[in-house]
Amino acid sequence: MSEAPTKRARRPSGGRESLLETAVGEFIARGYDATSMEDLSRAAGITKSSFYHHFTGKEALLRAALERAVDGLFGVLDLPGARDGAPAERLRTIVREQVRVLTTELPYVTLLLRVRGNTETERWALERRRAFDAEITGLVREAVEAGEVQAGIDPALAARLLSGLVNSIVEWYRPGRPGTATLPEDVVAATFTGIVPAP
Amino acid sequence: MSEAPTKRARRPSGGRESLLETAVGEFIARGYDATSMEDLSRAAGITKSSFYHHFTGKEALLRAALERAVDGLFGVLDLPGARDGAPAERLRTIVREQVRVLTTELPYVTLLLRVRGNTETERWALERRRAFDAEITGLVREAVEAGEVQAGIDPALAARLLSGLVNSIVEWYRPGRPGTATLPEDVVAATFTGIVPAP
DNA sequence: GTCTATATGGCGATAGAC
DNA sequence: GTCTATCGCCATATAGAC
Repeated sequence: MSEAPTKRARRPSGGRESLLETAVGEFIARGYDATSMEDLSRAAGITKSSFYHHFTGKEALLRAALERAVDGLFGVLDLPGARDGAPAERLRTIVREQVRVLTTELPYVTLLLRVRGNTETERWALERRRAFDAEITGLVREAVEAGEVQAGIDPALAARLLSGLVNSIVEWYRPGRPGTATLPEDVVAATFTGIVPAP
Repeated sequence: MSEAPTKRARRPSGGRESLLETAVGEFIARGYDATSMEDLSRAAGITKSSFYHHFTGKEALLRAALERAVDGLFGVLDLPGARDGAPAERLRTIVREQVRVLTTELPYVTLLLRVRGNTETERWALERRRAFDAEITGLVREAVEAGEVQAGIDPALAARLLSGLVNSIVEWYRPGRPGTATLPEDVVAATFTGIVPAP
């Protein structure tokens, strides 16, 4: 190499990806609005100004994080097992894979599920969530109409309760926790046969 | 009356209770941290200063709201049907009545479920929530040990999924919605026989 | 019980040196 | 790519008149 070495940076932050990861962790711990750029900088070990060198602002960080979560969720709907086959079976696949995405992309999905709609970015995220939920509702309805599941309760209500149950996992799941491997199938079981089924 | 009429207030705010109700609505719409005292004042139709005459500050408002939610939830555990009888039957009662409290005290419980733990008040609320959840977990465990429900999944996991399903109702329920009357029993059914049970 | 006016501090964001 | 220094704004909260 004929180039002279560039001046050594004082505290390398590890690039955009690493900063995003740190920021998302702070957003989750304190809430997006309650987290200041000062908080983020301190957690990343650099100054506010340096942080602004990597992201144009606080909302850009949120946007990047939410896009990752949305991509993960919609990726589930594109899986073969989610597109082909009987409605009830597709539903099984989606629930199982949604749990998997939720645990592997935990911080990003957690952030997505807490968005309130204060900014354009947040409203975009809410719209994407609604679109995802609408897919689930449609699928539950199909399963009921095909007679594959009992029509005891309204399909729209069933879809809401299902999403609520699955999404609530972000409130307590932590990586490496015992039972992680069986969690997706346990959630499928709870969905189709009950959380505390009679013997 | 011999007293002279007091000077007419320019814009009567309707007292503490009414202001609290307004504030909680704003907190839910925008999030607690994103809501300013200016926002609250505007929504109530008075100035910031006037608001401070009724509540010592923003956190006092939060405290009052969270206390109401916590009182409602723990009131469920004190009901006769929640204290006496077989574990599975007590669980049924609690789920049904928790749904009822959740819908009647909707804004207050919604706020409780969104608390992050940034202030002393919020940490107190989180501690109360944990105590409530511990009661549910214990009850599920009793029901499993008594053989009243299937021991397919871990009781602790079942309790978490159950709480998640029930609590998620605040995300979509609105007063007067069709199906309100049957909601508590529908949730009980979903809990014990599945959200989308096989025929 | 309401108001106007203001104190005080932290916020997101930028300028410019190294 | 990092830093120090600072801008302009809006936040919570208070003082004191009516």
